[in-house]
Amino acid sequence: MARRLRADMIAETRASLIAAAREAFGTIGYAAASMDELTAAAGLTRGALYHHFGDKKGLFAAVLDQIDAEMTVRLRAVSAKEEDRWVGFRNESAAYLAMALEPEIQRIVLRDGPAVLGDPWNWPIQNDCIRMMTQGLGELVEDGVLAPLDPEAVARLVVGATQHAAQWIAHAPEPEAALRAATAAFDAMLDGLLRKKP
Amino acid sequence: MARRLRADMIAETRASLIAAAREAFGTIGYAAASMDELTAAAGLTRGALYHHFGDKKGLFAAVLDQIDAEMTVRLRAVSAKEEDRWVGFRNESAAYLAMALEPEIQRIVLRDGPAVLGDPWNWPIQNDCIRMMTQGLGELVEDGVLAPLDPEAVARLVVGATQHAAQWIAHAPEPEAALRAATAAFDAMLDGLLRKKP
DNA sequence: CAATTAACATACGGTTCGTATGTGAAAGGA
DNA sequence: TCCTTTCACATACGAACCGTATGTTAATTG
Repeated sequence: MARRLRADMIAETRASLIAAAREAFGTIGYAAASMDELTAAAGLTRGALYHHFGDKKGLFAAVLDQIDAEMTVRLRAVSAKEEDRWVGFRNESAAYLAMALEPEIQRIVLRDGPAVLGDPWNWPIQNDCIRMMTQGLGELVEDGVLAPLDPEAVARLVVGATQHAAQWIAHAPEPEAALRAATAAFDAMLDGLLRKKP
Repeated sequence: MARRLRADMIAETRASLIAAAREAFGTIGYAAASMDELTAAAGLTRGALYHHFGDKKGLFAAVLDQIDAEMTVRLRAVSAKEEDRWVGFRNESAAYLAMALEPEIQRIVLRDGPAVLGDPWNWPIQNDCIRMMTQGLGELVEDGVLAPLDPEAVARLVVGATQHAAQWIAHAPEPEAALRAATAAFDAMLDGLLRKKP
């Protein structure tokens, strides 16, 4: 019992720090976030931070890990709901685009992430999403729905196009119009992947 | 005469600072680059830096501006060489991919740029390339080669896919195989943009 | 030739990060 | 129950870096 309490306290402090960091990183950004203010907002000091996460980048990685896990869950829910794999893939891409429009994800995952943690293209994190998409694409290729292309290459291109388009949309003078235009163009590009062109 | 000499000296110091900064930013990155070491490497002090560029971000912006201008020139050379607009666009995209594979461009333009300067999607810089591509795509739509899509949306998607794929390729275990796979998938996606599917 | 401007150097303060050390409470055995 | 050990976290300290404020020297202008 007491053992559980001890472990719970630790988990709670970790969660508090991650929550405070997520708030700060998601709003003012990584560079402008002060560790003193961060920890004070969580009712702690920098000692707890360096004990649990090693350094500022370690805390950032923990935040990014949490966000990525949430994204994976959300994407999985979208693709699991659909029977047709091709439709499921399209829904998944649309969901990815919608998530990439969220300010917190833009700032932490898309903008600061690569600069702070280095090449995100070999993190275990961030690859959850891509691995899932790659797997789905591989099945579509095997089923003959898609042309015989490398699934991971397609996934990378789709994710890149989606991320970039999302940031354009978010900062466009008329976001709704930009979203419609991007979606139309995106659908056209996806059609190019099909084995039999409609 | 003396007036020319004076102006030349100023231009030379600016160029020295930009060159030293470009070297540092392109290798160790923006965050790890010390202004003291930067300016010392150029045979100057931080005083010159803050006089000419205001702050660290100002210097970074100057470096990025220089790189972007070079990229624009290189892209223009590629697209001007080709008569057929659709082929020209494909060559342009391939050239963009090739440039995005260069370490200096990856680090400064793709990785640190957005984190330091904020949303690059409204810089005058970086939009030189996109505006050029948008213009070419608009002509292709008018000519009926492409489906009636928003040219800028297509450009954003293409650039995003290219940038992301380039970073994947650069860090893949077998870059050459990844490049082939990405190129094949990219070509397929571009085919989806055509009015009459082949 | 004198006065002014401006390009750069020097000096300083404030902030922030990471580490090294200290402390108090929980965990586990006798 | 009590003592010892461990560890989660706080406190204290040093170093680096950025930006500004001030000084200096050389070129420009009337």
